[in-house]
Amino acid sequence: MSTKRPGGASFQPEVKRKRESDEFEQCYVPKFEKELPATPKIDKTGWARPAVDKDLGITKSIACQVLEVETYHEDGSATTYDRTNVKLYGVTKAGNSICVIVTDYFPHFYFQAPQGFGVEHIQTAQTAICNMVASAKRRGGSGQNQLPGKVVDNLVHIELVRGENLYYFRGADTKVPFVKVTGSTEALHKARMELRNGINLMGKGPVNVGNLYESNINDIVKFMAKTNIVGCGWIELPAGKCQILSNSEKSSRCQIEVSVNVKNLIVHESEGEWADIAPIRTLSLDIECIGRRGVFPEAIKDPIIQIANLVKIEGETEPFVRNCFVLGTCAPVVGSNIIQCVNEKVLLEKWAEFVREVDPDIITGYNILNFDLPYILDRAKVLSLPQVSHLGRQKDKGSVVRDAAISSKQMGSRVNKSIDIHGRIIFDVLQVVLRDYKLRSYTLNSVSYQFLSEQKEDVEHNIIPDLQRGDEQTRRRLAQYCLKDAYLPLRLLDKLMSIINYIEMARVTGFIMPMNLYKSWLQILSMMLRRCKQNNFFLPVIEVNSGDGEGYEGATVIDPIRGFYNEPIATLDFASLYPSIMIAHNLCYTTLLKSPQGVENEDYIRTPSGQYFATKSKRHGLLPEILEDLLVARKRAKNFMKNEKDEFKRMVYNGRQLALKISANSVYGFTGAVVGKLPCLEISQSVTAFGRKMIDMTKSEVERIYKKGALEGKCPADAKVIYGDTDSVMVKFGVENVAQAMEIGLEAAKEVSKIFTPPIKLEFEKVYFPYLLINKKRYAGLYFTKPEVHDKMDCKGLETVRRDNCPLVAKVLGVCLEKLLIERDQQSALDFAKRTISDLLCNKIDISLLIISKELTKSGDKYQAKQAHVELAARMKKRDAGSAPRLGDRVPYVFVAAAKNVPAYERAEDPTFVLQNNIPLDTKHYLTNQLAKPLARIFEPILGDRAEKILVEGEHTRVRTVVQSKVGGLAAFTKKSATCLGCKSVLPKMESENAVCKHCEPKLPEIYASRLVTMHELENHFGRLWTECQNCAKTMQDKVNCSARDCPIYYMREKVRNELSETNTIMQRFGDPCFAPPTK
DNA sequence: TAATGGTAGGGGAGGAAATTCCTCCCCTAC
DNA sequence: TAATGGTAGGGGAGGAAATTCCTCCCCTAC
Repeated sequence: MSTKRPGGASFQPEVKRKRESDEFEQCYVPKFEKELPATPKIDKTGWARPAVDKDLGITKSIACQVLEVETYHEDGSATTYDRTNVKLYGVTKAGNSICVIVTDYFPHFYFQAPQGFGVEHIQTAQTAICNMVASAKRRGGSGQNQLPGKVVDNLVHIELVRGENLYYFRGADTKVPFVKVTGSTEALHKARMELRNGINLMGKGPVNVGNLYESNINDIVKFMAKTNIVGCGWIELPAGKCQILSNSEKSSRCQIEVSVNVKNLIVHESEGEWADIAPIRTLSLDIECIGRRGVFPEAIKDPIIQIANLVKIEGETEPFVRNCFVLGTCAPVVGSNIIQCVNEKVLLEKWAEFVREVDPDIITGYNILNFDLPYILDRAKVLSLPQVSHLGRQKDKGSVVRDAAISSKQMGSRVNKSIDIHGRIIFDVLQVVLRDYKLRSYTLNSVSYQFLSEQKEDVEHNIIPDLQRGDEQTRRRLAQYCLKDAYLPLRLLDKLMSIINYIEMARVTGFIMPMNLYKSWLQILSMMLRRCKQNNFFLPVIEVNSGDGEGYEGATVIDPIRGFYNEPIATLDFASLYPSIMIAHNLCYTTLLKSPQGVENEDYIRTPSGQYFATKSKRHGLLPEILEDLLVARKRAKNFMKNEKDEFKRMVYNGRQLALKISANSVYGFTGAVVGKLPCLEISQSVTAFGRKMIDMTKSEVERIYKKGALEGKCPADAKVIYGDTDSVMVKFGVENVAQAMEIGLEAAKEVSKIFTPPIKLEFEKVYFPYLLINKKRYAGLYFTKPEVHDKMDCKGLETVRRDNCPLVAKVLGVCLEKLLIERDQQSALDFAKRTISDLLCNKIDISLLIISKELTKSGDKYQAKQAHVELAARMKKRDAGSAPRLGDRVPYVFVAAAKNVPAYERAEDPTFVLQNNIPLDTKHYLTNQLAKPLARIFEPILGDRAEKILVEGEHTRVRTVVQSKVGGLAAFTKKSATCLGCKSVLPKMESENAVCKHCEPKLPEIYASRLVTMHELENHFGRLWTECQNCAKTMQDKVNCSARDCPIYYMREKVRNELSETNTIMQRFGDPCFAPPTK
């Protein structure tokens, strides 16, 4: 390693020097007034949407797919009253954008009619509530001290309806009178507050109306359930029954704006013709900004220099608009339209005009939600360009950025931005990937590699200023990166089928494509509400009693009989366990009994956890109905999948059936969520209790029936359940081959299913052979679904599938398992493990394999215990706050060498920083703390207790390259003296410039030659890596600027570059031949 | 406060607590 | 500065080191 680098102290001043030059760099953005005109030339081909058919709405009905829904308040006047209106944004079949204003819809809530309340009291009650709300409104003091009488009289309306509280069964038909209160959202909110104090409903003094129903449900969900509109579904406005607004009347920028009475809306089921998808326009964008050196760009100071845009129509393969707005001159890019702008103001204004003209339905990109869009809007504010924030379809409303802290147990915590671009959906690919896939890294580069097997050139923000200040060619390169960064998100959406999958999900659950992907519970609520509407059940407002709530008991995990099974192990599973329990036992809010009434098993059942539910003959529960529908839909999707020949479409159906399964499973989660809208622990407890009982029964039943000699002697030994978790049991039948295991497995599934209530069904799914059972929730095995050949190697819970270790561990473990399970060669597995350990100790393992990453799950001060990734994130924040990991990000780190007893959290370091400063890694730590235990665990069933010893202390660990930290400790004070390149003896001070000592002088040519060979090898290696990177970046002439943190080649390239420059300094000690140092 | 599927469970790291080991010192036997 | 018998060995005190136990944290299985 380097002998020239004096160590830690040296790079500190360097950083400081950079900071001092900030002032200069910040000011220096080249000007282009001489080269470019004030208004850029723009080719607008293809921007506009198709022209609108003039007959629409007059003689032809208008059909459109609803993509976005928003509600807004409209103040009343002397002639009209307050209302909450709804706007639907969508696209017609012809590809026209449309805004539908739905009139005469009013949100509502209910309360149970008090004793003696009848039709005759409606007028009194209405007046009472209206007055109450009116005075609350006046108190609110929004300048509305004088409310027109028309407004006051119509603040709320009241009617009597019959219905029932969703919770509890009180008899077969117990619909009772409820008071339905409708009005604007604002009025309802005030009414709700006032009703708490009681009200003079019947003219006989204040009455307490008790619990309110549905007053806490999202307006949009309520509206859609009421009108039966589903997200991304089609609606039709009959000709003559809607009113087309002229351009001057329009409030929106949509091509068509139409107002329609809620009664005249026709809603279509998403089937047949109406299962289609309209020509939706998707805009993908990416911006580049010029930053100061070493600091992440900040919108307050650093200008935007480029915005790349691609526009695509859903269903088509290639974008029809590709352009890039650039600041300054820029050489043309083939296939793309470069728009050269004289300054940033022009760039932003022209870009905003472009967005309004292209009128996209969906805006996508990578991390646009938290970076690109807020940056643009912030810049617009800094430069005072109000027009730039008008990106949405509302003429009078600009877009505003807000911070939205979100947290859920499922997704973790995160601080996101929230942006309203009225009428357009922000569909950030990063958010989609974060939600749907568990990855080690979520950089665009790593995600593209994962799904598209394609890398991109990752330009560090440090290099951008140089490119911008160069000439039109360097700016062209920048434009190319920028375009690529806008293109990849589109490709990802295509590949992952995200848009189509989300559309399907919206159609299944009824809720619009979730703007906020975290709120998946709204989808279940939407399904519930719809079903309740049909049956006149009302959802009560549940008070959330936070915190101290006790949990409930979950599923059983059978104690595993650990070991390596070199025989087939059959697996029996319950299909959709929790949903089928709810269906089978009719578990629902509406069937829950407070106390048992009638005859057990006929009128009610008692669940193993001691709750009572009415039987199906008394009332069919809503949850079971919803679940049955979902399961039927899933079966259908699975059938499509089976019959589909096209590999890709099969994946879509697979995705759909998985989505349906997830929906079905989350119904159970919904009932167990105490901080939710509709918690019902009685249901969730009963479900898990049934589950526990069933898995116990399955275990004993299998072991009882399949004794030695059963099935006409087909069973060679007593069956033994060796493990099981929640809904599955692993059975050892003692048979010899997979086919036999399958035969008995199938038979057993059929036989044991008989003891359960349909649709609960035990299924035979797969055979593991061999099977390595390490612990609860941790096992591996070869997965057979057909007798001949295995489908795959299945690993559960092992380090190979976990993201909190380094890739080296996953890789070595994976290979060893393959050798053990597939090749069944223990020796070769052991040899491989030893070889890797030896490589690791000799420092031959690439740093990219040693990067560990963990998620920052809470904000820094909330951590009680010290954690490596948390401490590192704090340190990185001090270096450059802009690029440091934030809440919810994964923090990558490596362990660097340090003195003994330094805790791990002080040794964790940013891999890029390590590479740039050439800090040695602590390979021993990787061996003892990362590799040793996992390897020992898989070898232990085979080698016994000595496994760990063999691995960690064997002969292969003798040779190691000892590296010393050059950063801290004593190393800063020691000076390494030069050694002879031949015999490594220390050279006397005066000879330290020489290559060799006096002894070796005769051998000088020989030594020189061998060094030269090493150097050539390094040069060749570097050359190959360089070419690789050029291929990836698709530039043959230019310098590679890539610094992709997830790309192994980048790390290799940097490492070789370092080695090369070291070798080079050594070569210089030989004297005459001089090599130019490699350029960085 | 406000927010918003569930519980079970392995395993690593940090740190407190309990335990073991080592050294020093005092005292007594002889 | 002035000074005075020795060695072997038990056992307590103090403190370092190793070990155990508990909690926090992350991530996964279902």
